Parts: sequence; C-alpha cells; structure tokens
Amino acid sequence: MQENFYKILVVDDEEDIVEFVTYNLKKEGFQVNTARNGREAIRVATAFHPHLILLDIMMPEMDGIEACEEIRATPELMDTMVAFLTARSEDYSQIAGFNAGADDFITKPIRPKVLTSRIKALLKRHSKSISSIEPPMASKSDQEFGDLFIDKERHLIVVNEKQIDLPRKEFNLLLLLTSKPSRVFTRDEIFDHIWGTDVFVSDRTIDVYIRKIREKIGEYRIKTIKGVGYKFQA
Amino acid sequence: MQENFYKILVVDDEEDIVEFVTYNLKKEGFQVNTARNGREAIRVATAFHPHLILLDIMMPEMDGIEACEEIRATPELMDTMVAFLTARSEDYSQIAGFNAGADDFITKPIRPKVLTSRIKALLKRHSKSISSIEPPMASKSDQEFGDLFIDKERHLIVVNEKQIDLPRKEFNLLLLLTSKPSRVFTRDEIFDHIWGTDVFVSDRTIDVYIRKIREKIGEYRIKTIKGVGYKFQA
DNA sequence: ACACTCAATTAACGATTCATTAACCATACT
DNA sequence: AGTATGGTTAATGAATCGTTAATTGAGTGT
Repeated sequence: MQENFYKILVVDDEEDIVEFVTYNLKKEGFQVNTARNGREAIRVATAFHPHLILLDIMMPEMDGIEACEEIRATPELMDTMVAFLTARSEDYSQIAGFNAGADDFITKPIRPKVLTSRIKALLKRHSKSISSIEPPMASKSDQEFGDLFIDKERHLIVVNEKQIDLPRKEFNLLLLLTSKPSRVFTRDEIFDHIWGTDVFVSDRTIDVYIRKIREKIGEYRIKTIKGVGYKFQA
Repeated sequence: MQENFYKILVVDDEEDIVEFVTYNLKKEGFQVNTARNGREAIRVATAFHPHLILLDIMMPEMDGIEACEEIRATPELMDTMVAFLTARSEDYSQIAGFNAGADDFITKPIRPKVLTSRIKALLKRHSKSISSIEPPMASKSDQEFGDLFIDKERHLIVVNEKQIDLPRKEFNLLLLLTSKPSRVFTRDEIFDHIWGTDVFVSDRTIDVYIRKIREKIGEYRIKTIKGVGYKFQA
C-alpha cells in the first residue's frame, strides 16, 4: 500500500493526542490534517477530502457523533470513512457511534502499532469497495530524518513530535539541503536554487536563514564547510 | 579550455528554449545536439556521446528525472554530466533531481552569460584533471586508495573508517596529488593549480599544508622528492 | 485606507577558522 | 663543514561565518 496517497483527518480537542496521532501517521507516510472539534472537522474535511477521519467522541462545540452524522449527510464526503476514538470505558457510546455511521472504533490509550495497522486494514478494505481510488501520483513522499519530518504538502516540519511552521524561504532552503543529505551545497548553488540567477541579495542572508533553521531543527544537523558551503546530515 | 572539443546535448520540449540555448552554446564554440523529450534524449545521447546533457525537467513522453535515472544506469553514459534546467525553487520537483544523479542545475529564466560560465565551470570541474595536465580522466566517482576515501560531494575524507574534514586548501591539494597517483607534482605545478599564476605565497606554505595532510592521512602516503616535488602513492 | 503581523533582508559587529608567514630546526648532498 | 632544501611549530593576518537587532515590504484583517 502506498500510504502517502492516503489522507487522514485527525479530530480531537486534546492537543497531545492530536500531535501523537499525527506524528505516528506521518511517520507511516500518510498525509495528515487536523481539527479541534466537530465543526472545524466538517470544514476541514470538505476542503481536504480525507479518505479517513479519526474522530474523538467527546469534544466541545460539536461532538463526534453529531459530526459523524453531518459527514454522512454530506454528499462530497460519501466515500470518507469515519473511525471513532474512544476511551475504553465509554463503550456505551459505541452504539450511538455505529448508528451515526462509523466504520470502526479505536480505543484509547492509543498504541501506535495498533493504530496504524488498524488504519491500513480499514483503508485496504475500503479501497476494494470503491473503484475510484487512483494510483498514487509520483509525489515524493515526505522526508524523514530521525526525529525530523518534512511535510511538503502542509509546508511544515515535525521535530520531536512538535509541528513547526517554516516560512517559505526557510522551508525551501531546508528542502534543498535535505534533498541530498551530506552533499555540500555551495553558497552559489543555494543562491541559484532559492533566489535564482537574476536576484542579488546580501552575503549574510543565507547565514541568517541557516541560523533560523538551526534554531528550529537543532544546531548539529546543518554543518558549515568553511569556504565551501553547507550540508545537512541525517 | 578548447570549447569546440566539448559536446553538449540540449533537451527541452519548448522550441524557443532549445533554440535560444543552442544558439548561445554554439556561439561559445560548443558542439550542440538537441532532443525534445527524455526518450529522444537517451537515443541521441547514446549516439552523440555528449560531455554534458542539459535536461529540462518537465517534458512529455519521458520527463527529465526519469531520463536522468536512465542515463545514470547506462554504462556508456557513465561519464556524462547532467545539469537540469529548472524553474525556481518553488517547484519542488527539481529537488528530486539530485537524487536522480544530477551534477548541477541551472535555473530559468536562462541568462546566456550565466549559462555559459556555469557550463564552463562544470566541464572544467569534470575533466577534473587540471588544465595543463594529462587527458581528463573522467569518472567523477569518489576516489579510494586503500583505507583512504576521498568524497568530493561531502567534502571529507575517510581514513580508517573515520571521517575527517579538511579545510578547503588542504582538500584541494590532496585532490590534486591524488588526481594522478605516483605522479610527481612540482612545487610550481602545485602553486599554479591551488593558488593560480597570479598569487604569490611563501615557499614554506606548501610544506605546511603537506604537513597537515600527512597528519591526517598518515605520513607515508605523500612522498617528498627532494629538489622536484611531491607525489601521492596509493 | 488603516494598522498589524510577519517574512525577508540588510546592517553592524563579533567570533571563528583558515591561510600564511616567521623563525628556527633537520637533513642530505657537495 | 657549508649550503640548499625541506620540516616543524607557533604566531599573525585575512577571510569567512555567526549573531542580533533594525529595516523594509507584502499581505491580512478591520
């Protein structure tokens, strides 16, 4: 299964859980988006068109059951699967969940292994029943280096399970360096790649970006080769 | 550099660009051939045996990345350099180019001056042998001498499985000596290649660098030929 | 149209590393 | 022994990089 084709929307009001789940899904190569409550989930889902929505039941604003019902009532989200995240104790909610149109339940506490294998099984089952799933486009999967993930689609990185947004230039520069780890990129190459041959910026500009990136991903990852350039090490 | 010795293959599906680039390269005395897509490029390249292929990324039939991969997998084209023509950094596809084995990239819009100077630098680097000395021994692959590896791309050497960084001048000097093992390089030759003919440095400078290199790679590897120069032995 | 925010860049200075030289030592050859 | 050449170390000078803060400018929302 080419995971990076599949899009998953994670919905929970607890930031910790969202991050934890997102982290683990991304590590498996899924495209992930998040929402904090049911209402937000609907909004994001209609734009993001996920294959699967992981939905917490208890949430402010609009709870999971309601959200699921609305999703099921939305034609564009017809083929979207919904799996509820529930605490083990609240099994009573499962009944309501299935009635609302859930495809599966995943119980907290969440074990990464269980989560991903469950999701893969779900998606596999689903894709068989749906004819319209296209082969994944060749889009290069997100890169991963130890505890650093680079998510091109969402234009952010994940360091130590924390999402960090990078401005465009920082992101492009990081992307360039990581495109071939250990390779030394000269300042000229960097200028060409990020600014192009017809733009001239000060010498110190690159240093400043390197500084900002190092602040965010850790000092040791980008190495300076004096008189030559910079390289990223995995 | 004897430009009319070098053969360049220009590959792009946009007629305008091909003509523009071809015109400028011919004006500089290069032999130029063209192709309109990746598949054609492979075909022409195997017959034309260019020193350098300028490859657009986005093309019908077979894109630049694929073409590059195939070129890299073709033994006869082992020593051919590949430079991608790419739009600016916003398009991430170019970054895949490095992984496909690109030697360089040139960003559009193309400026004739930049284009030709870049190409000359590339060809010079490639025929990595030093201008006056010897026929270009091609392979740009890393060099290996017993337990000494020289990795140009990462700008480091590996001795006894230990990675050691060399400052620029040390690195260049080592590269010069190893470019033709056992050949004796006179002090004058070393000066010419490392410093150029217009810079004058003290006599002892070379000795100091030799000392530093010997410290790092072992004493026995660089031999002094008194009254003549130095040579590296594999 | 306004302020507000933040990315992008530059400016100014500090810090580090590299390159080079100076000064002296060692060796080989005549 | 004397001279020429190379070797070694430490000190100086030069180039390059790092850092912080300030400035500019584009975009966003009111």
